[in-house]
Amino acid sequence: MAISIKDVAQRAGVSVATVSRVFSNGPVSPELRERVEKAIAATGYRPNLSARRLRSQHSQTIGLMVADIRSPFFTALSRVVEDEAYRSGMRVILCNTDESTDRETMYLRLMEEERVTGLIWAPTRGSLERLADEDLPFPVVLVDRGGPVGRHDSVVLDNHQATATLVHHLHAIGRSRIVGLFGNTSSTAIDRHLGYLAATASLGLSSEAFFVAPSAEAAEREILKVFSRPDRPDGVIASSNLMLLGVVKAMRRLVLRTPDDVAIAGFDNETWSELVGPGLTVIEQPVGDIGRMAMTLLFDRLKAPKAPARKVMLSGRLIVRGSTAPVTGLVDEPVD
Amino acid sequence: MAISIKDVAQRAGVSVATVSRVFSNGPVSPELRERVEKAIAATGYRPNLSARRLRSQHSQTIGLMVADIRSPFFTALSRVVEDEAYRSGMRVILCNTDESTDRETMYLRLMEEERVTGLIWAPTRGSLERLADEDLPFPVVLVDRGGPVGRHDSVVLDNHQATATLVHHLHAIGRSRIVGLFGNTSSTAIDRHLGYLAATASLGLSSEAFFVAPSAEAAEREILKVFSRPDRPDGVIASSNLMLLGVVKAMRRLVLRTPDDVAIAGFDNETWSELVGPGLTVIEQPVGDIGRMAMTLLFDRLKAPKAPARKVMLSGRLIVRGSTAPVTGLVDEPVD
DNA sequence: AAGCTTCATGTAATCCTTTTCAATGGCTTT
DNA sequence: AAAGCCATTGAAAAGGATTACATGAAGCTT
Repeated sequence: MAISIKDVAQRAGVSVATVSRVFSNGPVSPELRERVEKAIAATGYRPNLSARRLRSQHSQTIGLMVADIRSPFFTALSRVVEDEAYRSGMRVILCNTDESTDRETMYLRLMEEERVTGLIWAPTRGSLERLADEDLPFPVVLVDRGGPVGRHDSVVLDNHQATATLVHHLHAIGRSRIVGLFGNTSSTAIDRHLGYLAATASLGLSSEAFFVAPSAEAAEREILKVFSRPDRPDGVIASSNLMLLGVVKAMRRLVLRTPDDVAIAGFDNETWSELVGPGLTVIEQPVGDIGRMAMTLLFDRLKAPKAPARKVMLSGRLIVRGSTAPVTGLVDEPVD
Repeated sequence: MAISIKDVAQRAGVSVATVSRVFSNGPVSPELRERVEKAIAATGYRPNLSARRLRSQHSQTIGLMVADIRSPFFTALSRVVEDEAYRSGMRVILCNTDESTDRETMYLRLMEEERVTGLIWAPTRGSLERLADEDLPFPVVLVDRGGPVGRHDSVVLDNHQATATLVHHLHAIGRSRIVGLFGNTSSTAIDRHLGYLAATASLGLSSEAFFVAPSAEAAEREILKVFSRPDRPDGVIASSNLMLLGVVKAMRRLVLRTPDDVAIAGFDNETWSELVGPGLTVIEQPVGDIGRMAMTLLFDRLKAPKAPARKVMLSGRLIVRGSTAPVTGLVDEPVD
């Protein structure tokens, strides 16, 4: 049997209430406080968090539900969320949904059973639709994938704007046949597609969009197919980091040069982005800000459960590198 | 007030014990079981995990403590561990220690308070030493960083062997001045250093090792310094993924060609490893196997707490790419 | 000096389950 | 038909903390 608060109380010659108050910085005389602290040190007592949570009805736990922690954006996000959470004395439960609504449903049930204080969630498109009507027994902040401002708070990149920026950039370096490659599971992809359409239209460019599973392999396969046609594009925009890698692989397979034959650009800046090929042009997402803002929205929501839902959009930053350098006959060095 | 097991019992016209038995597949007549299940569905009841844990004394929780989830090896590891855990009805608490022993100590205390079933841990060197004497109130499986087989189970790469493989490979393509770059916080780096020393010695090669913080920036700085000397190495082995990236960056800065001027190789295979420069030669760690083995060791330990500690070593796989292609005057295509 | 407030402390109820133990009722056995 | 057994079921204890409420002492006011 482990040491409980009773043992500490007995040893210090006080009631359990006093021991509890020492932990919660309640009113305790310096003398008793010291006796209790000695007893804690002597016994090696550690409070039982399950008991504490049960009685206090505060789980001090937040859920984080993403498609796959291995996706760089989510990796970075989880790190920020955990830092912020631990800083305010909360724990994080991480769930990988693999873009499956079934798993999302299962994990939502788990979140309920854990009585989480709140949930930070990048939902699939399917769940996002259902969320519009349904209420959950805990506050939710959507990240990365927001949809229209509904009943839940959300914080997302300005995807429309960001994608338009990429299109304009490719246009500025002289590309006119720019295709877009988008994921088929997230609302993010939809927003980026719309931005792509708007920008190509406003520039009077042709547009052609492809939707595939959000993986390097699927992207590579699709691009190989697209580029096997006679009328080759001269620019590609990929809607995620992994898909961008797929595009690069396809270019290698096709022995096409970047940026001379095809300029390519995408999303998310990573340590290795400047080292792949001639350096990859990307929109950098402010992951740190996104994560912190999500936590802020969540805490605000806890304070004011009835306040209207907020949708926060953050802007991305274009980082131009060799993969979209103007063609000069010479492969440029990467640019920061 | 949320719905509790009492409400369900009342609605189904049974005792709370019966409801509990329905959840734990205890002996309940089909008739009552159905009534209870109807009541559960009607009320939307979800068991309270804190209460369950408190009473049953099983937290069904395992801790995972790593330096930084953003480090690719740990990202992959965490994904495997979580999958395995959820599969057997457990949940995971993830902690980032940032290589700080203070944070490790803090999180260890948290693990105690959570009454974790077990801990999977990549400890810093400092903690590893302390672990040799100290016991913890829950079983621990060390991953990635094991030290000598002590009182705790561990599963690690055969780092000695793996590094020797890299040295022999560089030697085979004609390199003789091979320097090693190692992290200064983990035992892994020590093992790799020893493998490096043994291999260079057995081949009659000179050896020179550098120890830096395990980051791309520190690695880049150190390499710039090393290569500013007159007698330039012709091969570099980096002890981690991030450090390998630092080496690549340094090469770019120095305008040295890979592999013509300097051959480079390192650890961990990632999606982008084949796309950086001419493709990076690496030792691929069997992350999946490592994670699953860690879980197996943990579950075995729970069944047999007194059994002697086990140290499992898994072998890495050499993946040769352009960064160590034999010099032919031509930059090779990446090879799988 | 009586009465009131304030503060530290203890007692006991409470949070929600699981689990032990006793009771019930239907069968089988002799 | 009495005894014994098995399978279900319910009542109540237990798990370890927090917290509402009661208590008592000390300090202050008038």
